[in-house]
Amino acid sequence: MAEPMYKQIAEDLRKKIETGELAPGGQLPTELDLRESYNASRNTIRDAIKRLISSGYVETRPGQGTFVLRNIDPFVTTLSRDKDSGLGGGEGASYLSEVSKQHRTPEVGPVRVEMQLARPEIAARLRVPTDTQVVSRHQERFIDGTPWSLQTSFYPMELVTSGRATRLLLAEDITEGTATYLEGATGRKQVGYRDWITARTPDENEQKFFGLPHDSTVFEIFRTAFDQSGVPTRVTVTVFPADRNQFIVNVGTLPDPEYDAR
Amino acid sequence: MAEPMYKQIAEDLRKKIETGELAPGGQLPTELDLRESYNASRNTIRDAIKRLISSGYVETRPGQGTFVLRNIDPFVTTLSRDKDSGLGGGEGASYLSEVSKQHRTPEVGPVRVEMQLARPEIAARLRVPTDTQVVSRHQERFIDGTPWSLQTSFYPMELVTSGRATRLLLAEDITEGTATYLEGATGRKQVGYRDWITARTPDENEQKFFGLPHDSTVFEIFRTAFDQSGVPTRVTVTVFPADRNQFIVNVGTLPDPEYDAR
DNA sequence: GCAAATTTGTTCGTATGTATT
DNA sequence: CAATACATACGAACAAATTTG
Repeated sequence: MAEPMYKQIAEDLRKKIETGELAPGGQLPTELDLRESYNASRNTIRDAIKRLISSGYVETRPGQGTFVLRNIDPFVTTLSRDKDSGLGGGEGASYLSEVSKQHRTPEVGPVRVEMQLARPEIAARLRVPTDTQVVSRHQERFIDGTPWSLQTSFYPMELVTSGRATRLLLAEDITEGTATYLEGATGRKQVGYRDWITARTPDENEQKFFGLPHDSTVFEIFRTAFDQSGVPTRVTVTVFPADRNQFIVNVGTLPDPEYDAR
Repeated sequence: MAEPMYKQIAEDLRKKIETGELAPGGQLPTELDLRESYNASRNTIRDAIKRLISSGYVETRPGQGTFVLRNIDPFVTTLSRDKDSGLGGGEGASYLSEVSKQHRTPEVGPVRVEMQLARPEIAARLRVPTDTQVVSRHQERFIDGTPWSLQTSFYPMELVTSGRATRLLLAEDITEGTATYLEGATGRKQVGYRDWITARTPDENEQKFFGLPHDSTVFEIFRTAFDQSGVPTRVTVTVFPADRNQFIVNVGTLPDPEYDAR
């Protein structure tokens, strides 16, 4: 026996899921049933199920059972457009209309405004010293009622201390978009941005908000926006669960943005 | 006790790793030692270590012990440039020079050329029927000796059956870049591309090649390149382990591409 | 609304196998 | 070959969450 028993059992169950013998949303036999089917101990069955969980096939609900995960229809965020250089996809203001275009229902939570000390990742991108005070605007975002992303934008404090962009301090949406608002209020026009895409495991807050297991994966995207002088005006950090989000980057001249096969 | 013991032990060990009390590359006490330190059974200790493994903090080596993972210096791939619309980052030909720019040593394996039946994901992007024959060019790529990515490009068969781009069939590098070669050989100029970014768990091949645990994460990026008529000339699928790869997308006008803080 | 039954979660003990030194 | 350390597997008991009667 090359492969240990728990891997064989996991593989067998995986096949039954792939072939549809165990349908999405359906329930697996209980641990005690599987224990008899496979002639193994309950712990071995549990090891097999743990494998299926971390591979993203099933979930267990205490007191209920083990269930095949439904295939989530992923949401696709476009990080770059070719036409409108300037503002891009996935951001606060454009979020609502962009999601609607994909025939899905977006919602956003209230904006939470805080003064914070910039941690190194943020400070370096905003080109301010670490632990400088910055304005933080945080928002939860949902699609069709499902938690979809967490977004936090950081702005240099001088934007508000100078008295020019004080609406950043109000805990309310800036419906025309912060890029547009900042251009009118400060004359600093957003002419470009750079996205830095990473993946990591979710922290405790993110696990709770998204309902993710501790060993799942989230995308973390740092967007640094620059004004016409090449000075960063803003850093936006957005966290997306990897199981329900995908991204598109368009470069050069392209045919119409058909959302074709996945 | 709200939290179960194995989570508390994992959390305690995690803190010791975060504070540097357990240094990167260093060895944890053996399971039997930890069993005494924490007054728990060996199974409970193992549950705690499993948590640390799936959170990416440690690895176990049978017969040796449990070790704190060294922080990998991630490689950053730029998916879009503002200047040169056309060819972009992370691709076959430009790979070697691009990696060298980051003061790291790139290597590539031999090109493996195959005729394949296009699976649906590929066929839809190339706009050919599923199971149509396509040319597949596959290559392994390394940085500083570490397996870094697996890349497979798919080309419509007509490019070679028409006798115009027969070098695609040769199992050798096309040093000037396939985009340049195809333009000369067929007159089809690459004027843009679209990247589709997803994350998933690695398959068995990928686990073996990259040395990844079965529950880790890889990025999978589908790049569809288009010619001046808006027709796809190529689909390139690249798989990157998420623990050692990050991506940048540039949009609009930007200051010099300083590779600043992470 | 409560008690019982069901199902998964945690913890222990033990034995044996496999990889490395 | 022996010692060490992790991997697999079994059995058992009790806890916690949920559903059922």
